[in-house]
Amino acid sequence: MYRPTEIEPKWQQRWAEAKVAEIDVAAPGQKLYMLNMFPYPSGDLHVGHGRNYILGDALYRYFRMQGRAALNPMGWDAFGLPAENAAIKNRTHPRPWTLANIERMKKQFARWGILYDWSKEIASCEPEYYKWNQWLFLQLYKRGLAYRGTAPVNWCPQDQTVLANEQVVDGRCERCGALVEQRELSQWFFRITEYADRLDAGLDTLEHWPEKVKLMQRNWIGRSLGADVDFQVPALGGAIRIFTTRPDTIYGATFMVLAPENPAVPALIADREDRDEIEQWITGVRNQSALERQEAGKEGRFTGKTAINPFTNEEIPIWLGNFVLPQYGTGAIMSVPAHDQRDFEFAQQYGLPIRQVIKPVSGDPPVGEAFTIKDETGVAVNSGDIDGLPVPKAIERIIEIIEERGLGKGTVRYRLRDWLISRQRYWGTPIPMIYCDACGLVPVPDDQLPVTLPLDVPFTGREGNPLAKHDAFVNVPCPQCNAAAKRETDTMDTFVDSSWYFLRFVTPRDGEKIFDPALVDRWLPVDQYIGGIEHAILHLLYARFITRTIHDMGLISFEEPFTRLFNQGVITKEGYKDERGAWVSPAEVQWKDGKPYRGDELLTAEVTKMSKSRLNVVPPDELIARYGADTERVYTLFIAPPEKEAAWSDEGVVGAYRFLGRVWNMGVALSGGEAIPPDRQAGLPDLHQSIIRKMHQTIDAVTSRIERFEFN
RNA sequence: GCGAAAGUGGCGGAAUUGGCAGACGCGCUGGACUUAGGAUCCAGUGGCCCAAAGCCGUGUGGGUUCGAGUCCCACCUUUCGCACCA
Repeated sequence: MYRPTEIEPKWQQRWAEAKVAEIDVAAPGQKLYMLNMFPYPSGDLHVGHGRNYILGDALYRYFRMQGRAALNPMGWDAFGLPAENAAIKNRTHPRPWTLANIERMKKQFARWGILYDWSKEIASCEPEYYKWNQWLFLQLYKRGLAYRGTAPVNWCPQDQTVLANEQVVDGRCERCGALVEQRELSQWFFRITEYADRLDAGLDTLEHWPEKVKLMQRNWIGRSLGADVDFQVPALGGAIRIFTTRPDTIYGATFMVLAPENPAVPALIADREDRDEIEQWITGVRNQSALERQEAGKEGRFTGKTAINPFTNEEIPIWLGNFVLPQYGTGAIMSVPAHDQRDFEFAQQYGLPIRQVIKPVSGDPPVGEAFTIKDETGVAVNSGDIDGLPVPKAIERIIEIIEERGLGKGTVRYRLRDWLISRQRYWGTPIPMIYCDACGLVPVPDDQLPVTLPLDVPFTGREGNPLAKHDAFVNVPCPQCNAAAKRETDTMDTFVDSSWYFLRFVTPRDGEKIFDPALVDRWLPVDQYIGGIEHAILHLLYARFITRTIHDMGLISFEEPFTRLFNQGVITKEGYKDERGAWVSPAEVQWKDGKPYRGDELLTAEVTKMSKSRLNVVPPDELIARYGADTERVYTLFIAPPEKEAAWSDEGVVGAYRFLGRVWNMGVALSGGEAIPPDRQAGLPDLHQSIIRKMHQTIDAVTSRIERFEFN
């Protein structure tokens, strides 16, 4: 009889006592580094989380069976908002809540039978770890890659903090769903835009990354080739510079549009009679969220001024438009309404001229709308020197002319913006800077690191960062002049913590330096990284960026941290929503006529990602107590191809248990054991020979298949 | 709107290079064992047909091929990503 609940604890205990997964990184041998994305210690893990770790463990054990020792560490992404919110709710402190969760989750990993090298464990909330966040920040500051700047930033009114662009989804806070506001604030940034070209080019070297992730990063970086062109503005006695990806259409530029935020605007409208009205309109647009701004449709105001199109020499009107983004390009565009949908809508709205300058090679252009042709199927018309050239050639030629005539130059622009890393929250790494009235911004000297997060802080949930009210933390002498000064009270985005942790795992206890460069160069890059697709942009882009900055400090020789990336699919399960759209616990659901009800209220069933908030999680504990961890592991590996989404089924779990029971019985039978009743044992020896031969053949076939198609 | 991926039994899903469609598991049906079992074992299970023979069958419609789930064209549906980025 197969009794996993007796077998498994015995072996799990032996693995733990023998520390089977611990390795000496200094010992000679072939290196292999496997890594699962380290989790946020939120408390209980469910079977959906389990897939990530079970897949990683299956691969790790596969390598072990081939005799390859792998570095396979685990740690905790332990700073962050949920701990702080839990502390406010429970009137406690984020630290004990976090540490208790870590203990709980470690036990769950052990019970899953997952082997990690716990001697390498790190937790980002410990000073011995976040000290190096601060050191890294100061290194970036010295190199001009960390800076304090004023910019329109995303403010989440619910979480009372600013957010990175990457953390805003559909105009809402990625975490809490509140509508994000634009605020002009002075904040700390990392200059990731400095690395935009290298981050984009590096994607081509990542042969073993999913195409989907590379594409998402490429779109996020948003590399565009085009040209900067100066348009003279007589009223200003100077020029306004525009950026365009289609300089070949410049003969069709019949007006110019500036973002309301463009710095040239005040001078342009200074003498206007309707200046007050325009300024009011500008203020209105600026106060809108990105979402509201877009939903408002195309709106604009005429400045009353004109610019000279340098190719047609016509005077074209300069407008302000709510659809021109201040942060992209130069915050000014030349409008070609014949060939750009947005420009076309604007021209229609305000009765501005439309001039066709591209002709399809075959067929007629559509009437009553803009049409865009980017390839050889279009040729330039009404375009002077470039008439008759196919579009790609026309772009090349017109850039040459622009440069010859000193009107501007061919340029590359990126959509990517600098990474906003300050957060007005407590449970994070303190930013190691000091404000001195005399000396200005002063970095904390390296020998005073870490700037320790004070623990004697009350959590009331009232407005503001509790750190700012902690006098002993805030009031410090200036490291340069010793006068009374104040500490920065912002903390770092937790994505800073996770942007280099994979380097720390090699030498996690080093108190002298961030890591041992020789050993890191030997073990990194990570050979196999496993985690969810939700980090396709955020974590993976930041990690690639920070790795490059550390490379440029001369500490490591590689630029890409993860050679091979795998995104496991999510586990889904049915969840139930009431009429207001709130999730209902399955315990409250009653079934009538095959439909889910809560009392008389009809509920809607929906198969969605397994998560605590949707109340559709399956905790592993009970399942393991009944069927064993191997049952969950086999079922999880068997449910669907690992990269695909998979629906959890409680019946399917029983099937995996039966399957393992049959394997067990076969093993016992082959060893002449007790699983076969005595009255059926006649003739067994002969049967054994044929079964054993057949099994060896089958095992060989299955093993080679698994190696070739499943693991490799 | 732009980009990407995917549509195969009652269900999850196999089918590696164009070569027996539906592996394996769940569920279901029948049987064995005999009531300690959400147990175990055996057989069956795409549809039409009492059965056999046969015919039909991988979202829809065309095409290439001796041969198509797989390749080509058009369309439909779903999911995901980006979204005023000039």
